[in-house]
Amino acid sequence: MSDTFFITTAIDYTNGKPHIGHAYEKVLADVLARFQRLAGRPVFFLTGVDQHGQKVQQSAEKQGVNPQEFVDTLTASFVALWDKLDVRYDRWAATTAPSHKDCVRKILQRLHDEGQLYKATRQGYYSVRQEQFLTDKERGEDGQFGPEWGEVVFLEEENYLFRLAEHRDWLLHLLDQNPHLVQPDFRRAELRNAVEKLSGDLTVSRPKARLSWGIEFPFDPDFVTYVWFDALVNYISFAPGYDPAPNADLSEFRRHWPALHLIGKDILIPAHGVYWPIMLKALGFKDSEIPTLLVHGWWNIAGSKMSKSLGNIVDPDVLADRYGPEALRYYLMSDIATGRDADFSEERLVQRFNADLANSLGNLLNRTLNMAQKYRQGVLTAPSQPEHLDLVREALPVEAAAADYRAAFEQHAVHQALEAAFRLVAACNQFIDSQKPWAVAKNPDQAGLLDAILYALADSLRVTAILISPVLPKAARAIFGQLNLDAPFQIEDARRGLLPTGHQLGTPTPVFPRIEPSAPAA
RNA sequence: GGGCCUGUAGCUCAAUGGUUAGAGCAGGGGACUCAUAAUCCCUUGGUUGGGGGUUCGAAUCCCUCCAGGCCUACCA
Repeated sequence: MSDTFFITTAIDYTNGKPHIGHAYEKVLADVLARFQRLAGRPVFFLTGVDQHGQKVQQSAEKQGVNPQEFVDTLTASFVALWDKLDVRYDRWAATTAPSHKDCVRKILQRLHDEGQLYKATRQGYYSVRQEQFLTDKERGEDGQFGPEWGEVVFLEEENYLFRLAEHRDWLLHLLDQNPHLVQPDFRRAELRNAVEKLSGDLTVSRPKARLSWGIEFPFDPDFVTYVWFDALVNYISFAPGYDPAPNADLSEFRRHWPALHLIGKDILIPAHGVYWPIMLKALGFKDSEIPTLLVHGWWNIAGSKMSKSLGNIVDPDVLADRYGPEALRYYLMSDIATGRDADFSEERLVQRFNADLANSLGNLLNRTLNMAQKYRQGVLTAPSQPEHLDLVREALPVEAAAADYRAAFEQHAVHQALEAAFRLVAACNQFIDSQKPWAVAKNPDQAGLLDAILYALADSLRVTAILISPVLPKAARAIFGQLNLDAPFQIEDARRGLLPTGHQLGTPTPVFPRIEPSAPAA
C-alpha cells in the first residue's frame, strides 16, 4: 500500500482549446491534491495532454504545419491556463515525450511476447473522407450510409488486437469485491452492466498508411498504436519509477501507486472502466494495484450539453480574466456536487462570489481587523476567564466545522467542505452582531470581554483561511497576511486558540472586492 | 429495444421508512452601525414530476406513466 496520494486527471486532447469542463477537472484535482498536502500527506499530482491521433494529424495538415508544431501550440494554451488557474501539478504528461513512447513500446513488446496481442483481419465499410470504419450505427433510416461519409468502400485491413474478453470475469469479480473502485456508486452500477455485456477483443493498432501520427509498434513498423495503449498508459509511464520489464524493481513505483484517477463520465465506459484495468491486469498488476476511479459530471449550459455545434462553449480563460482565477475556482468547486452534473451560469458565479466571499468572509475579515485596530491597536489578548471561554466556545463551532470539513473531503465532496467552512464564517458574523463589540468597547469594565471577542474572531479567521486554502490558495494567503501570519497551511492548525497573546494584527484591505452587477457581462 | 441515473421552494442542494419536508442564495419586512450599501433578525415560498400500491406511517419501498440525461443494441 502506498503512502502517497497519487492523483491523475484525464489527459486532454490537443485538438482544440481548453473549455470549462477541462478547467473544472483540473481544478478539482488540484483542490483534492491541496487538501491532502494540507493534511500532511505526500502528494503526486499528474496531469497532461494526449497529443497523438488522427484528428491532430488532420488539423495539422489543414494548417500546413507538422503535427508536433500543431500540438506544441495547443499544449502551450493548456499549460498557460493551468498556470493562470493555479493548478499545481507535480508532473506533466505529454504523450509525444520520448520517455512515454519508449514505455509504450516496451509494454506493447511485452504483451506481444506474452501472447496478449495478436494480429487479425478485419473487414467492413470504410469512409474515405472520414478515414474510419463505419458500423451499422452510421447507417441511415434507409439502411444506407449518408452523404456525410463521402465515398464508402468495402475494405479488408489487418490490425493488432488485445485479448480483452478473457479477462471479463476477473473484472466483474474485482468490481464486486471492491465497491470503492468506482465512485460515485451509481457509476459502478453502470460500469458493471457494461462489463457484463463485454464481448470481443480490442483493436489497438492502426496501419501506418492510414495514421502516421502515433507510436510505432516495436515488432511491426507498419502499424502505430491507437489511442488506448498510448493515452491510458500515461498514468504509469509518467509515474515515478515504473518500468514495464517483467522482473523490474518497482519499489519506488509502489510507494506511489495505485492512483486515484479523476475522469469525466464520458470516458468511464469503456476506456477507464474496462480497457484500463484489464490492461493493467495483463501487465501483471495485482488486484490491490488497480486504481480507483472518481467520476465527475459535466457543466451544462442552460440545461443542454456544451458543444461546438451549439456554439455555447464557455472559455475559462476569459472568465478567469474577467472575474479572477480564484472567483472561478470557487464557483467551480462550490456550485456542483462531485459526481453530478450542474448548470453553468456566469450570473450565479457572480452571486456566489459576492454572497460568500465578498459579503460574508471578506467583510468579516474587514470588520474584525477594523475593530481590533480601532479598539486595541491590533494587539490580541487571549481570553482567560472561564465565562469568556465558554461564551466563545458556544458561539463559534471551530472544531465542528473542521471535523465536518475533513469528513466531506474524505468523500471528495468539496462543495460540502466549503459549506462547513462557511458555517463558521456565518457564526462569526452572528457572534459580532449579538455581542456588539462597538458597545462593549465603550465600557472599560468589559475590557476582558472585548479582548475575548476580538481574539475569537481573529482566531476563527485564521482557521477559515486554512480551510479555504485548497480552493482559494491566494486568498487564504492574503488573509494570513492581514492577520500577520506566515505559517504554512496545515489542517492540524484548524483548531482554536493558537494565536499568542500580544499578537499584532495587520490592517484590512478587501481581499474579495464585490463584483458589481453592472460589470461587463458576456 | 434493453439498462442506468436524475426529477424536492424562483436557483443550488439536504432529509438511516418515523414530529409540521429543511438550509443557503434570491424575493419581502425590520434592526444595527464595527464593516466591502456589508451584517444580523423575522418572513413569503412545496400537490417532494403525475397516478396507483405496500405500511400504523412514504420524498424514501413496489408498479406505472411523464420529462431530461447517459450507456448500449444487427429486428424489420
